[in-house]
Amino acid sequence: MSDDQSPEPQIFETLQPADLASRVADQVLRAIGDGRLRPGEKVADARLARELGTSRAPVREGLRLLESQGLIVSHPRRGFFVHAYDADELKEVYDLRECLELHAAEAAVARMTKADCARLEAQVQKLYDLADEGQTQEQVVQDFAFHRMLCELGGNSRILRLFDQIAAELRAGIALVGQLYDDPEEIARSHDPLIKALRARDPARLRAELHEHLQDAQIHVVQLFRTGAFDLTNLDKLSDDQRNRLLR
Amino acid sequence: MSDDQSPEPQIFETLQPADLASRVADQVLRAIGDGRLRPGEKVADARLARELGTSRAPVREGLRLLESQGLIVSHPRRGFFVHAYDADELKEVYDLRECLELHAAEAAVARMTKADCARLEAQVQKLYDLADEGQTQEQVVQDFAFHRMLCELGGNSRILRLFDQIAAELRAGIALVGQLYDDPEEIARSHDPLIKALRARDPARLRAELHEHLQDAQIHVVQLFRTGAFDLTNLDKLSDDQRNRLLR
DNA sequence: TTTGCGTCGATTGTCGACAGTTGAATTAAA
DNA sequence: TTTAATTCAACTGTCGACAATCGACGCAAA
Repeated sequence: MSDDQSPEPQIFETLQPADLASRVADQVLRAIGDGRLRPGEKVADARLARELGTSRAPVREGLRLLESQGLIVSHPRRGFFVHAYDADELKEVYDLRECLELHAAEAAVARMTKADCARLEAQVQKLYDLADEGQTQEQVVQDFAFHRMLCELGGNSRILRLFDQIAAELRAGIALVGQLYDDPEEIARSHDPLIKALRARDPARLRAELHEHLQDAQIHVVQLFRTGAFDLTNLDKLSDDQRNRLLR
Repeated sequence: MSDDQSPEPQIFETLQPADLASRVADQVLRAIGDGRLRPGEKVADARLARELGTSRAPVREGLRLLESQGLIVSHPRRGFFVHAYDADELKEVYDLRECLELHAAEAAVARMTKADCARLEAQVQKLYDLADEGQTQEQVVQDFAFHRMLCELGGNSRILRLFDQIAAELRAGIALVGQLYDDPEEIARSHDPLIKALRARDPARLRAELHEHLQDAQIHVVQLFRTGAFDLTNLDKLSDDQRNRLLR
């Protein structure tokens, strides 16, 4: 029994023999994330296969991967579609996100090192800098990154994965309206109470502050959504060429 | 604009034009749930297709559906496998479950009606009855059902769906060792504090009690797992009747 | 006995094909 | 002008096929 020796250090990373299916999923994810594919839009596997230069089988498998994540919906005999939220659903997703993030953050307080805390502070500083520079689009990205760090420090990889999934879903809508936030500096500032609670290593306080922080975001976004900024489902309100770009 | 009248009552359920892929996913899910497919076991799509009498395409699509839920793992060029937990991962899943359930339960306290509360109490009574009758297997099922009711009353369908997914994952291991619990009545009894907190409609108290309740379960299960009761990959180590009870 | 190298059957990833549907355009009827 | 049939191209779900790959086996060399 000489096989539980030292866990020999890895020299090379295991290289990823990525199959087409997951690469397709990746592409579609990206397309949804940056708005090339809009909520509710049809994703014809045949067409996608043509564009990607593959056969339909791996495309369909890739879409199935996204389907059980909720990003893609399939109506049998009708095809695949980018999932389109209504306001209630959006609220549920935000609620879920909050649930996960509060839990992770609480754990993070207990686990993080001084260095971790400093990284979080630096990230918030970045939000201020981007606000100064007027880079609102990038600020949204870095805002997400801050919250992702929190989840990561929580130490539950499963929760982190879910957060990433949700982030991808929300990005589909949010990134598009990055410029709709009126006051980027206010965004940055709203992270200060979180930092304070983190510094104090006070889980209950962090929980409370984060709850408020996320609640604000949810209300803001859901409200925007309700005003129709997001509502891509009733296309009649759009101009013709807008509609045409949306549907195929 | 006469089209937002009363939301005409549905008479027939929309019948499901189930495609093969999702039916395959269903079958595999069930097979994992009741132990016909064991953690770590290979799921060859060709073989599965042969058994189900279909071609490989829908089988592979179905497996992809389960893959992003974490139930199935695919190693490119090597095939699909039923995901096998190690103890750490199991702990993460339990942690996630707790996170979701605490959140849902808190919301449930605020939303539930008297009747809902009564249903929950009845469900716990069922646990007592099953303990008396020695129906430990069924007790595990009804135990899950109780916790699912909580999640359902929370009102977030997204969270409920996640709970169901996790339940399916855990059932793969847990249901099998139902009879390994030493004291079924103790199981039933452990739900009493929850009922009390629910009756009192005290979210904080419910949260605390539920936390403890789930923590106990987690510790119990993870411990069992560590002793090897779950490690179905090396069944050889178990006695014959243990094995038989496990694999039905 | 261990280590390394072909061989070979089984399995995987991907492809192209085909029948059955769908939804949009088109035509005919009211 | 509205409503109902008809037509048709495009797409979907599923299938069988094929080359590439894997891993188990056996055999030879150390």
